[in-house]
Amino acid sequence: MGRSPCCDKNGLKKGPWTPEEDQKLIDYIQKHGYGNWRTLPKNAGLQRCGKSCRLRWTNYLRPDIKRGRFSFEEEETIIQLHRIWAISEFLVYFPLALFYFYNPLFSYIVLNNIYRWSAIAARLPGRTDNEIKNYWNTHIRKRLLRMGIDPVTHSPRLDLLDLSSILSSSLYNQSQMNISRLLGVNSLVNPELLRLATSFISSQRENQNHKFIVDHNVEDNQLCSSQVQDQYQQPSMQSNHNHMPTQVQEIPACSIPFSNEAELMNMDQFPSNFSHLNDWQSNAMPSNLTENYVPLPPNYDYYATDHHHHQTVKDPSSSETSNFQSNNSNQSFSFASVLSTPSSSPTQLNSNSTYVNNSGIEEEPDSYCSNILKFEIRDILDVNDFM
DNA sequence: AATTTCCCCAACCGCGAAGTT
DNA sequence: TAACTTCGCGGTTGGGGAAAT
Repeated sequence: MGRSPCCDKNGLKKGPWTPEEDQKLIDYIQKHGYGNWRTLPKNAGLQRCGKSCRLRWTNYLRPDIKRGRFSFEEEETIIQLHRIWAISEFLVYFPLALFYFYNPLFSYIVLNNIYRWSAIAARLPGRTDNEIKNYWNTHIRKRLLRMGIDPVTHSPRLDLLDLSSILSSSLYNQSQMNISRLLGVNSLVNPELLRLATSFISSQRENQNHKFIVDHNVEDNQLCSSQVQDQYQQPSMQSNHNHMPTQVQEIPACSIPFSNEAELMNMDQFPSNFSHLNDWQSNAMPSNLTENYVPLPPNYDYYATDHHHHQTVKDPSSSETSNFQSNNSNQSFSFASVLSTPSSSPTQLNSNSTYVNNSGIEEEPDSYCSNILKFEIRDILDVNDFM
């Protein structure tokens, strides 16, 4: 079906915002709240697309935006969360990528890597997904590459390995393929993390593999296709996460025979609830989180106006006025919240650590090198619950 | 001091999901 | 159920400042 442009482009201004425009937007949102971005610019007297207004607000004018460089803990959080996603994506796609390396499927895998910046941003109070994405692409990504780590998979870079031998050996004897050993994943990734990532293979496959299988007519290919399709064309009831344990074993030809396969595939060991998330939180995240943590006052001196006027903004989506500085109770660091809540879920971060890189040399100030290989996740965490 | 190159990040774009009629 | 709207997300771009020459 057709899709109308978000706004009439004629006569609408693009490019950098002027202070006057910003003030108009701020004034309007203070009075009327945000929402209905399509009509907002007209009502606010702005010659801007509603989308542009929304982006300007969410990425720059919002009163709870934190500015300045990322702290060590913020960077740690970004890398850790990104790695969780990367590994899970890797575990989902790599077995099939081996079979379809020269197939459009591989392009799909590469092009459709989803980093869920917004989910990461939800864990970093005052940071926007755009800011985190930029920071990743301009700083962290480069550093990982320098370290010989693929920033997409967080595993050793494939182009630095003998990929041809990997492929040939894998195709020669699929049943004996041990991907984790070939890529050294086991040595690089905490086994708990591997287990964790593996646990949401099933739910990921339903949502994503099914899509690309359909899109790329994988039925033309012989390897694995029958098993894969049988699985992915199951009724949508399989989206119920409770069904995941059996699905992993449904595609034997494509399964990953990890050295600890039995453990990896035993999804039952993951609890179905989050009653222990606080326990996990205390291990995986900075320890000084508090239930009543209140984000820092908004660093909003953009026009040196009274902060008082910028802190309370009506959120039309809520029946009552929301306050960006409201207490956030029950802020367990759950993946459910990571994935599903664009709203800020403040996590207080340590700021007293000093980074020393692998060589023992203090890193450049803006270049915290994460201890990315030491991230620990307790097995009480079930990633499926936040999908 | 002038010019070129590099880098960062605010903003834009297209897409898809969800909601509405 | 289809058509359409709205919103939010991730990828990409390009202007401008910093650094290098």
